[in-house]
Amino acid sequence: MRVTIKQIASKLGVNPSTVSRALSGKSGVSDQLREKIVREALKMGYFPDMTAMGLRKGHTKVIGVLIPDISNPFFAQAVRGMEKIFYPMGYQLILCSTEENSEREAANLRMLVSQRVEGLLSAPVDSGGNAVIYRKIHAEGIPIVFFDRLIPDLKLSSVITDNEQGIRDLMEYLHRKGHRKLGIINLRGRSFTGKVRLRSAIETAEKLGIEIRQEWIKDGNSTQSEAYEATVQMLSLKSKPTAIIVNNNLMMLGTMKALRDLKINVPKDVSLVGFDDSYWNQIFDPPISCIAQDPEQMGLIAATMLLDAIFHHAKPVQTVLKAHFIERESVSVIS
Amino acid sequence: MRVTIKQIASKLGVNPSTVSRALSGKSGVSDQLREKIVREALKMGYFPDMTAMGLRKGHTKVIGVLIPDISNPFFAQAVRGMEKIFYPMGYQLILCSTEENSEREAANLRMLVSQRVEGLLSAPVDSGGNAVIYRKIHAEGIPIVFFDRLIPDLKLSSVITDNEQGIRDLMEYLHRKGHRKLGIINLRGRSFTGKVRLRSAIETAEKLGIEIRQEWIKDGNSTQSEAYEATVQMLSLKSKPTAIIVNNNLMMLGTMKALRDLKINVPKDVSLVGFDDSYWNQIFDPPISCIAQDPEQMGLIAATMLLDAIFHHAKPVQTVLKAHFIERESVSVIS
DNA sequence: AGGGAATACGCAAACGTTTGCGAATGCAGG
DNA sequence: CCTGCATTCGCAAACGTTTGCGTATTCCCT
Repeated sequence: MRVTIKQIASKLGVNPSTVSRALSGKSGVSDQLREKIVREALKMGYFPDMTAMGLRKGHTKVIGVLIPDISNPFFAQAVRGMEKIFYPMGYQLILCSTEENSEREAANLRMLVSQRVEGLLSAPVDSGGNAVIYRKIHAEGIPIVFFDRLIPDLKLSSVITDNEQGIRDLMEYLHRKGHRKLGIINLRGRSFTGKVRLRSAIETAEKLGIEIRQEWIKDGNSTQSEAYEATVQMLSLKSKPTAIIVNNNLMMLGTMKALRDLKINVPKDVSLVGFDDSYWNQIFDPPISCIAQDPEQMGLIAATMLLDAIFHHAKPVQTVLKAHFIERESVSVIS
Repeated sequence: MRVTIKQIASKLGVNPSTVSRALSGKSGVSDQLREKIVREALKMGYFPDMTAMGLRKGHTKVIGVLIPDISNPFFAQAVRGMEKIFYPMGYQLILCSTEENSEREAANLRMLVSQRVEGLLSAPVDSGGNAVIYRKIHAEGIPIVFFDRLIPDLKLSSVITDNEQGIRDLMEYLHRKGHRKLGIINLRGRSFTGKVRLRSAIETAEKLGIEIRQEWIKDGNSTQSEAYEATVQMLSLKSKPTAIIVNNNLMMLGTMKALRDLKINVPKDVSLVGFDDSYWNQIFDPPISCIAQDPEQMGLIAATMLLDAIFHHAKPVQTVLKAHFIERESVSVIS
């Protein structure tokens, strides 16, 4: 059925080992014979068998990638950055979408080590949950790089954006514009980014003298619909904040839709800023001021770090990326 | 280093074959011994080696997925649909982003068969280019399902949307609203969808008596920037169309941005419709009328078909999905 | 021409599984 | 008690590669 090295060898009357050496460019075979072998392999339509190679050599040329949600452009673009690094190196990416589900993440992890991945790129769903599995995998000698999110307990490699700084920039901007009452639409659950951004906001509010009432803090999963609900609830309160910060790109869609349906004008009736700058922020009416991350760059860096760990057994490194603020037209001035 | 079946066997003083049978739930091992083996495997932290299994058994539990651009939510959502089918079955997805590049597609294909994928899900970049490779892979016994795009020469399985009908719905709607001069922003190159949608538009224009001047047909790759340029060019002509149809979701972003920068009001100055309904169409101001596809559903169906081909050696099937028109507020009435 | 080194190739084991087959044991029926 | 069958387990080969080692051939140098 499938053409193997043995078949090529017997067809040419040589030993499989010679064919292997010829095809893999190793020395120890005459140029003349090598050429004949290569030609025959081409003619017979030989495809090397990576599973056999992996078994024998111990590396599979496969990298495992774990993301919470592939339909979120943020993660999709991160994967794109990884592809940019790994494709030229002949590596393949096994992509697993954990759907923000810890057990599913665990199952995926087990599968990936079963597939003998050479390394792992992961945005863990939970900032604590699967620590034991990650630790065990790392102990097995499989390098791991976290991106966007991490598990604080584990001192593994990671590349994340400076969430604290991002939130601070956002809030200082709002403060300068005169806003003192802030609402937050946040990512629910125990995800790293959700927790860190909320905590930073509360701390910064303290420092700047901005009020964040408990009822102004709403959360939801990373979808339009729950953000829509959260926004409606927040803006149906008797006393409302003057500005809202939306901590997730997809949730911004739901918030925008809610504001439109409620006929609430941005920025006249309420000001709006977001964390993360996906495709749509700049096209909205009005364009949304926000903290921009560069997910592709993040993926690229994570991939580079992983390669370093695979090839040079580099020690774990924690990288923090600067986020930069983009001013658009979604914030009003309060005097 | 890595714990194997042999290690478990020697630790328990039994034969590897017995361990294998015990762990894989095969009969021929006493309940008592089986339990002891399972417990020991758990304790030692055994992970089955899929590469070895694949080598011996001939199937790897891995599916290859080829998409032109992962950062396009359309394809990302399609992959999500596939995940929904394959995850419960214990299959892993190797994802390759071809970046609309034929040679890269070919390289990825070779890699995937080297990885011994059990099946292939592909949205080919070119409606002709790599036909020979696909044919060869299919001849090797690896089932293939095309989605979103296909290669007409190959009578393989496929699931696409009814592009002709979609374009027709769009144009009949515009025609009813009184529009007789139409511009088109199209996907450049030899991609299936780009070609089919353009051809359908021209044919339909003929039938309905709608004018599409050559200079009103602009194209670009699937990005904001080129669509921006195309839009600017089209609308700087002395005689402009009254309506524009944008045949790609990402290009819609560029067109919207251009229209805003040019201070051209939609739908007062020009009407706008799109093919495909990504996150943003309904949030724009005004919300964009368009033909909606369901990429997740498409991926789901493609995956199901592939499973059918893998398990039941199903014959190739061509599936065509209906697209449905969503009326919003981006088209004016011309009397 | 003879000696030594370099080159070219074959042999066989190994990677971690699975599986057909055979052997040993247990048990029931006659 | 013996036969026959079912159960439980071990043995070894196989999947497609790679690679250390051994051997035969060639080549160069003196």
